[in-house]
Amino acid sequence: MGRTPCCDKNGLKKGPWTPEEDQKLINYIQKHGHGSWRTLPKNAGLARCGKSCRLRWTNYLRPDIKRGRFSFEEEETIIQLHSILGNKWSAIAARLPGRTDNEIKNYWNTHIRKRLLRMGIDPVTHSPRLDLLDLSTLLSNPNLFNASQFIDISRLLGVETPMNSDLLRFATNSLSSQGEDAINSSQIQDPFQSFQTHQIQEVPPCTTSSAHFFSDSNLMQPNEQAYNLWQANGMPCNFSENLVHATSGVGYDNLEQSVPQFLSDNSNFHLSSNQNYTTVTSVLSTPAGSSPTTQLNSSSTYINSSTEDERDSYCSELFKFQIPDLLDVSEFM
DNA sequence: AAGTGCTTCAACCGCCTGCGC
DNA sequence: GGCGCAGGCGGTTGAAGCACT
Repeated sequence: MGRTPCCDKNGLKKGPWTPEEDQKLINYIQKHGHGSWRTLPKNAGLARCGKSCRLRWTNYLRPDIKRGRFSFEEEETIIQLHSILGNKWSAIAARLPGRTDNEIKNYWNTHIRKRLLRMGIDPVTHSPRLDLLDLSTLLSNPNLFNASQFIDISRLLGVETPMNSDLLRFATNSLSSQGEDAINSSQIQDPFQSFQTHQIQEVPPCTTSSAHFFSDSNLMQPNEQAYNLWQANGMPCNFSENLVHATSGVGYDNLEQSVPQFLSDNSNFHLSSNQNYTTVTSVLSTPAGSSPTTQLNSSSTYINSSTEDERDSYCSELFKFQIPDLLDVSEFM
């Protein structure tokens, strides 16, 4: 049996607050503090329930509330925090001085969410959803396709990460454009520049999803410290647990066979919650001098590299992107 | 000018959690 | 441990304003 609403009593007013009611509430709290919200309305001479008073105060009348349009930095922060925290609006609001959870929630639902959808980014998972992508947006803004691929890199690596700050900048710049012209690339640092020389073939959407990254263990080195920090914070980072150590002595054919074998043998293989997108992804070593790597099992992202150096360079870049700008998430855990 | 549809956001609702008894 | 209360949270609603025809 549900509890009786606190304001479910005759004579208690609902609906929009009048300036007189606001003034009564402000005067009372400035004089006495809010104390018990349940007893406050009576003491303040208001025909409202305590909940309504608390909401009005915390969301509107509080003196430290910031009004007006959200800044670029605030939008960036909201997107980044949302990618970690989801719809924990109060936790997000705690990182944005002067903004209330209600305001952030409204702003997300009315602005950011819609624009992410137009960009083909799932606002829940922060991963690309090509089925959501508005074609006209894509055509007027070709960089967005690269953006989708870039976000996918994190997904493909099997990590539910916040987006890289460059991407966030890219995304929020797009958001700020209000759907007008294509992004002016001269104003935005292109986070995909390092990928431009490599070929990445997009994988058609599929019904199941998972993502993993295989490479030489030494490619872990550049970000080991960051990786350890992520592990310490309890963030998902599954790729290392399932890493295939493909040494340079392993031949192309052997590698090709080892991946499906590994996948079928490993019951702990990561399955992300991301529906309708890429399945298994692998980036495998190619011994020096061998043919270009088009090494992967079915429904994978194909990455070609003609030399070992090129492949290692590419993989190193992937790992750089795998660890996003670190954010202290421990306080939310 | 009137009608219609869309967007925004303040406010409400119901559920959950923590705490005291 | 069970109960009731208060506060807090996230989802949802609906009135007001705006844009378009």
